[in-house]
Amino acid sequence: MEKPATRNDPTLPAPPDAITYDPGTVERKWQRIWKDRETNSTDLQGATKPFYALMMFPYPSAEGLHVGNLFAFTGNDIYGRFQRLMGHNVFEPLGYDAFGIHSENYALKVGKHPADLIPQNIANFRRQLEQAGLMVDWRYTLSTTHPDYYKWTQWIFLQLLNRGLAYKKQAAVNWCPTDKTVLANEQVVGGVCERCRTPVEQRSLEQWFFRISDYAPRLLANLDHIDWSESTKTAQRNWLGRSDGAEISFAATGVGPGGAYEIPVFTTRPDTIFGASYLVLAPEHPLVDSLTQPAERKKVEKYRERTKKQDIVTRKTSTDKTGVFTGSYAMNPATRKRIPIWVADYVLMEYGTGAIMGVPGHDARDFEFASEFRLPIVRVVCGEREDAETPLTEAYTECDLGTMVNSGPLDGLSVDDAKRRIVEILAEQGAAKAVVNYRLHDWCISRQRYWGPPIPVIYCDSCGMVQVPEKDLPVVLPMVEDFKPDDSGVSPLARHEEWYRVACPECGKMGRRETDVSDTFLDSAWYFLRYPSVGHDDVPFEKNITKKWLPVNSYIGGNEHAVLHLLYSRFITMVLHDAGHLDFEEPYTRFRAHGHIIREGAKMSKTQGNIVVPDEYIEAWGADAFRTYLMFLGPYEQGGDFRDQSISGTRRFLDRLFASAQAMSDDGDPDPAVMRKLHQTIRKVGDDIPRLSYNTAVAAMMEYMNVLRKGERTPHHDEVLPMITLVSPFAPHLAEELWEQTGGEGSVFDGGWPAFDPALAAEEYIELVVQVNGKVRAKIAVPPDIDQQAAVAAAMADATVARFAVGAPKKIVFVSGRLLNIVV
RNA sequence: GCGGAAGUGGCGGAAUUGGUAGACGCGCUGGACUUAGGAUCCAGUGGAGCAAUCCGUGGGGGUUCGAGUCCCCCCUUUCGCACCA
Repeated sequence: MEKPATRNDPTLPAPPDAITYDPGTVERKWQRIWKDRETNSTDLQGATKPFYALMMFPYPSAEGLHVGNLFAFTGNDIYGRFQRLMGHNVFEPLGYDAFGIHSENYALKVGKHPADLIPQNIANFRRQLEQAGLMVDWRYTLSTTHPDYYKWTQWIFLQLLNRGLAYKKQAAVNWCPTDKTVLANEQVVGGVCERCRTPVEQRSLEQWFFRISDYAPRLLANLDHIDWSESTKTAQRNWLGRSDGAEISFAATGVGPGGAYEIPVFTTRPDTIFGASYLVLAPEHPLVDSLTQPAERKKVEKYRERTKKQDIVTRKTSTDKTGVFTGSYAMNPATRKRIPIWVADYVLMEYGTGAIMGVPGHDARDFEFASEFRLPIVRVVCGEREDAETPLTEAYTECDLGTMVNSGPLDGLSVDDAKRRIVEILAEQGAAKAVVNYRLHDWCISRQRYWGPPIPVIYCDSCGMVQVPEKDLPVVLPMVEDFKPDDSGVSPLARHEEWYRVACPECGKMGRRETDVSDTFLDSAWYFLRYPSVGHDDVPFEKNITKKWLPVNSYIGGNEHAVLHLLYSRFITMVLHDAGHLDFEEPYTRFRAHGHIIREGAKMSKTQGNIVVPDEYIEAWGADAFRTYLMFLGPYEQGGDFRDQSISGTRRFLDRLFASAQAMSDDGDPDPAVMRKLHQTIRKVGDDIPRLSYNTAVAAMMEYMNVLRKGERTPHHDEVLPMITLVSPFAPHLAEELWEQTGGEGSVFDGGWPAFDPALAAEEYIELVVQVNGKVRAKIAVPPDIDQQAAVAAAMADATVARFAVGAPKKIVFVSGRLLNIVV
């Protein structure tokens, strides 16, 4: 494999010496002018055609802006600038997602305070972002760490609390022993902490949760009518994990007083109930004690202890089946037979009812379990090639062609019919009902860390848990030097009595603040609501402004947020809608996921030393060439491969445009052939940008420049001027410079998109492809509206065609304006 | 294992609905200009063949006048999810 170039590699292409313009000078000039003239400021109140172009805000890392950030922002900026040229009032804000473990860990590592580091990082980011030439309205920037912002993050928490959507419970949580904090399920990847790769442990702590699972049906249903990337919708659907099935009650005899229990189980295959030969409870199931016979008690207790200690990695990744028999039995309501009740850790308490019916014949996991413990395996479904007696060597899980057997009243039915029928039958006895389950768990939002918004509640000995009144918000995160997390399971804030000791807002007695802070994902779940209302310090989002600017028209971001941020922000928006604060319930009308950039075929990483540092490329080639190259190197929604050598091509393209603008004259008339290509290009670029096909838009402009420069001729004004606007979303500085040079008023971005004239774009002659028996034999120049008869005549005049098309044609296929196929 | 996306020249990638495969760019080859060229400009560039022509979009079948595109089987890469009943 080719050795990836390092950033200090001497083979890094040097900028051309014989440049025709100096991007450094031009870009600095226009960045200054944009600031002076407030070119990028949007009149939020007065806008008549508002268009909100949102990009995912970055975490301001100490390393500075990553090329991935710039790829994302540039893609959004081009879209925003294009919408402005189409006559919209475009609002393109950008802020910083600066709270969270990432910042805090970095601060701990370098021995500084995050409150000191973040402003430095933000200043550096701002410098880099301005260099990149983004059309950002910096008057409306925000940082999630600013009390003016997180005051409202806390307010949102209270809205959920008021609506019963925030609750506290003792929970087995994912605990990262390195970061010393609780992680959301989403932050545990393959059993390890997504941040530091440490295996995650199970711990039982008091945690705050949001009832996002209550919203699962709506979160799922709405996906059908929002304009989002399909890949993102699919990821959300999978994450929500809807399962249609049934809850079936099994009557059991246990050991307690009375001794009779009902064990509800969830299954998506109620049709297989005649094959249910045992029940399994999760080790944490509340009925385990009551169902364990004295003789088995010791064994069961031991097993439960073991699974309790077991870390999530082992529990969730091991496929070895373990379990113990409780000594008790339940009755299968379909077969009326007695079946044993087991406890096993392959059944999870969090999903369904925490209990299952074991159908080893038709579930791979149950098959393994039954094989291990010699439980009966019964066939109740057979495919086309089996019958009721065919032995099972593995679980038969196919449904499509299955027919029921050994199933009493269900025999002969298809799987789907049997599913419905058995639920009807059992429902009559009150033993079953159809239910829908979701994989989505409630959102654990508390963090035992320092660098986040304190959760705004106070605990009082007399009044219990009391909300911090709205007038007392924000609960300001105190500036403390000692913020290192420890192993105690409580936040570092719990070590600062001077902060957490506070009078109860209800009774005035001394109480204690909640010392946990909230998840960073809560900060980012509503930031888009805040941007247009920055400056309105008395409300989270001002009513009229919000009505005018939201929901977001276009949101572009990474698909790594397909299930975290994008789901949480939808949830928070729905809650605020239900609480009457918003009149829409989906935050982003359109969302597109961009791809990711790799470098010379390999993932960029610090250890490999193949990180693309934007500053270096902007310095060497100019922001315009860099932007254009990023958009050209691959399809935007797929990402692409950054090749150092290739950037020279886009730079050459811009130089040539500059040179043509210097050379052009208004003598005589424009060349009709060039004008034809120009108008085809206007149409192509205008079609490509809205669908984010930036690479082909750039290619089309390059093609046009090749046509324009063909031959020794002086380009005409009319051939060059529209090109300045076409390129402007990609290369805004150069476009402004040329716009000014060629007598344009104000900003090129207020000059409108060039008008497309179909008459000028129409071809005088087209190249008709002539095939004989489906093979291309000639290409002939004909008028575009030629009819079949004339086309055949013209084709037969071609020597090659005549040579192959001998005899009477069997069939003629004529696609007007495109192709003629003579079949002989 | 389940789900998504994708396999096209030396390389990154084009090819809105089945209709010229390889646009555009990099690289490479030759030339011009030049003290010089890693600048700029011009020409060429999928493979084989002197040519006519033939072969070519991961592999194998199929549908069609015509398949990179549609259908079936297989292989590979990649990204999610993963004991979710």
